[in-house]
Amino acid sequence: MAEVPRRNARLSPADRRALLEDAARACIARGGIRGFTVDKVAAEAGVSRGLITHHFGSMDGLLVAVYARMYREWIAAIEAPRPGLTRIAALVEALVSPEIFDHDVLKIWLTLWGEVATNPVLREEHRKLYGTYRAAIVAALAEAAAANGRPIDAETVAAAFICLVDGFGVQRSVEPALMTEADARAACRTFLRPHVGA
Amino acid sequence: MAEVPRRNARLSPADRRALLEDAARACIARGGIRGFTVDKVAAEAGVSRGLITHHFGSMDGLLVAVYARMYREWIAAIEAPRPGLTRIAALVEALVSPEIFDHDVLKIWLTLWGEVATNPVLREEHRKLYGTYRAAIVAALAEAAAANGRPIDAETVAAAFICLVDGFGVQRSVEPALMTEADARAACRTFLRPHVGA
DNA sequence: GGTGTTACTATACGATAGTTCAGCAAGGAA
DNA sequence: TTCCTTGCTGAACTATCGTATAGTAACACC
Repeated sequence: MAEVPRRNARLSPADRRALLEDAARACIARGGIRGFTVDKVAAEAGVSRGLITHHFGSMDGLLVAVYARMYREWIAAIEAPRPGLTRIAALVEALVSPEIFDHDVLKIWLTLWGEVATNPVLREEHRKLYGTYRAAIVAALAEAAAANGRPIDAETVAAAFICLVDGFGVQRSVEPALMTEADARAACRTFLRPHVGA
Repeated sequence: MAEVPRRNARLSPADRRALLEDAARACIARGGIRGFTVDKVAAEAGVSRGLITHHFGSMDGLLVAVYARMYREWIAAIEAPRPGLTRIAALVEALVSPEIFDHDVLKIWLTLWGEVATNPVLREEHRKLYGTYRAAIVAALAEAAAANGRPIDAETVAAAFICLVDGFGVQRSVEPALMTEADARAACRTFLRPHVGA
């Protein structure tokens, strides 16, 4: 009954990288940045410790990859067209969708932002991606305001709106029951109404 | 020229604890939660490693003490009366004051919230303190609305307002230049006007 | 001025961190 | 089948983690 340590099948680099990124996300969701260690991630992924360095060069490399992929998924979600909804309404729905407004996703997001404030490599990656995110929101706001004939400073409104949405994430990361999807949706609409009309 | 390792003078437990808490804050501001280690904090405070355990029992104990003190300072700041300002105006000024709207303070805050989402000991402490913070904001909002004869759901408005303010902190932690004191003040006022009047 | 309390130092300890690297083996190419 | 590339393993390595604890010395008290 000797347990034969069945070796992992060989995967393409892209597949293995995605698998390791998923494992890293699970570890961060479970234990924050202190849960992001070589041992934990390798165990979660079911691979040997050396494989992380092999694919990402270092743990920092993996962290950057996780951050970049999450951000890209985020932007894809808020830019996805939703039939029957205006662009601004679609934006709000995306932000409270199960894909984004998920407890684990937001915990990871909070953890990574904490690292961005400290880790120069991650901050550089952040700078590149944040502009895209912000631009998408500015565009949606400008379009909605124009449709309702309201002149607004879309940049300024977007900055405040992003803060509001970030705050949802912080609250929900810590105490999910106090910030439900319905709460967030209502708060978004109440915030936006004076600026871009009903 | 033998360097005599001059021993530290004895301090009262209260003084020494405060000194260690300050050192911990400096370390967290510099390196996030990964900067919060026995060696770094002891070196920053200029004391031996053992002293942390002696005064706080464990590193977790020190972290909770840091969190609790920051929260209490925070609440004291927003509850401090400011002559010539209404209570709600004083609240906004407190939130953008150098005492609270400081880059390092907000970096520490962001880091600690990330830990609260993960660390049960810290979360318990958070639960006790967050209620006080929220209540102070609800009271200020209700007072302002009543003064202007506007019926509002102060709880709901406070929840959204807290999110907005949290978002300022997140943004400023990561990119201080994109969220100045003036930006935050203006965003607060724009947010509050529809609810509690000019 | 002796005595007791305790703030404080310093070292030891086992656990765990991230990285390196020699070697194994899977699977496509010839 | 044989060879070769390379995905992958696993142990070794040094550094650093948090905690425990024995020993030292400063200060209050009688």
